Amino acid sequence: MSNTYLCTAIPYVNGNPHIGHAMDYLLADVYARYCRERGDDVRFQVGTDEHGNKVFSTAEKNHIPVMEYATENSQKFRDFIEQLDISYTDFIRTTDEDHVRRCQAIWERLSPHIYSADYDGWYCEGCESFVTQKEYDEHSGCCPDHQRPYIKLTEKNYYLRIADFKAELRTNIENDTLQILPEFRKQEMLRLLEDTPDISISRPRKQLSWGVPVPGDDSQVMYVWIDALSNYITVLGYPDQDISQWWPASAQFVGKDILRFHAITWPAILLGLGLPLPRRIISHGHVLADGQKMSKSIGNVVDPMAVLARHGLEAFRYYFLRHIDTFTDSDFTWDKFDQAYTQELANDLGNLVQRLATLCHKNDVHPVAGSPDLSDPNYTELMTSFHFSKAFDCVWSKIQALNREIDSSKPWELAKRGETEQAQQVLCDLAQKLLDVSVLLRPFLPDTARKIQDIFTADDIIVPATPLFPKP
RNA sequence: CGCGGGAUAGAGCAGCCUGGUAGCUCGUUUGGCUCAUAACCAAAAGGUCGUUGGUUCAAAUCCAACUCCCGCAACCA
Repeated sequence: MSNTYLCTAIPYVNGNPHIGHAMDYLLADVYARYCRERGDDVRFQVGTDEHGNKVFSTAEKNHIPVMEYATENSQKFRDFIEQLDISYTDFIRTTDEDHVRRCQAIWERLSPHIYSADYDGWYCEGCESFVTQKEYDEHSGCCPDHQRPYIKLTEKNYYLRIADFKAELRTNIENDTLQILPEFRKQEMLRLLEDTPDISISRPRKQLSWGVPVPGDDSQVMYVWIDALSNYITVLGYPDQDISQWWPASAQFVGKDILRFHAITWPAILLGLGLPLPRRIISHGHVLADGQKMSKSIGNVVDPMAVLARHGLEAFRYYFLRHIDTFTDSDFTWDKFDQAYTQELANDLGNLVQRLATLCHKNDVHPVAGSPDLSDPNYTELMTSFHFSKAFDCVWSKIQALNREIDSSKPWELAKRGETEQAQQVLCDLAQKLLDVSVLLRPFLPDTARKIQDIFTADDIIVPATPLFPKP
């Protein structure tokens, strides 16, 4: 029995749960369930990132105490995770007292690699934020929102000296001590690493009040990096407790948009702390809406709640785990979703369960639940290399093969000819195979797998009154 | 010259690294079956593999140039 620790990115709570968040959770959940199936002890972290100006100002705008607002929104994510039946074990909030205290301890441990410097740039007093030189040029030196010129402002920031870790980090990524999946992202990160400057990790308190105070400097508050990224270890108790039983994480699951922070900033922090790097980071693609990037301005954002409501959780998990490729961008459309439900879940699997249950029932078959055969090398290879959508394909081809096998063995003909024992033997065999498949299905569709087990391991096989995936 | 991905049947994709009869899913057409959610099974039709040139006995596959899409860079996961 081995320990497996899995991490997901913690979403910023100034917004509602998005379909992209669901991808983090689903991928981690599949792997968590697979590892448990295999006998591992699994710890599985999720959580919310709650500090920062956006949360603060939204709360103010709505006249809600900021902590109350953060709690309310954090709860939305927690509910979302529950709705997806994610088998997490730890939920962390960056506003947790323990996290804040541990974060400060981490900062202190990193102090040999931290220095302060002045940051100067163009600043809009209306927005209360800096703009890039490019934005400055585009707007001809004048803020379009506030109609006032940008001013040159200098402020003190603390910086993390990334340069201290570049060489070691490059080696670790190159030799897969820190494995970045998929491979093409690894190459991307190696190139990016070369150009990464030192990172600003604090803001003056007057700029950013809602955050973790920098220890030893009341005028400064931590910017997102150390605060948010360190959650992966503070949730385990670092540095108060020995985390070596769980750390390094077996896998961290992130969207491609935040891979750079997890592949460069986060490992730099770990190296600074003298901690091992996560074994691997899995970067998944984005879900596109009909081939286009989802965007609030285009107005094509697909609400995960609406998807859940359409055909239920199992269909949700099915689509996003099988038809959204684990590593690259893939498309979601309502048509494709409906089609997947009808033709694959209902016709392939639902109907298979229904017809086989009926045949078993009519022929008085009592399958013996033997030990399932999990030794499919293809499936194992795909699961352990994190090609979940392909592993799911592999499971599905077994389901389709069972439908073919029923057709070719024609148990109903055997029954008609009075060859009862023959029919029972064939059906018993088929039912056993379906039970085997259902075990492989568990990480993906836990509820469906359980239903199949319940039906075919019962003393008397009863045909379900409503099929597994009823058609509208 | 910023970095990267892609262009293959009506749609969505695999094959390309390690050249040698072009494959999968859906859709379409036809047939079979009747255990099942009008579900299931089988077969057929359908492609000059983005363009042009090169290497080779042989190129979707290797090389060069070009055209067109898309992502990242730029706090919408």
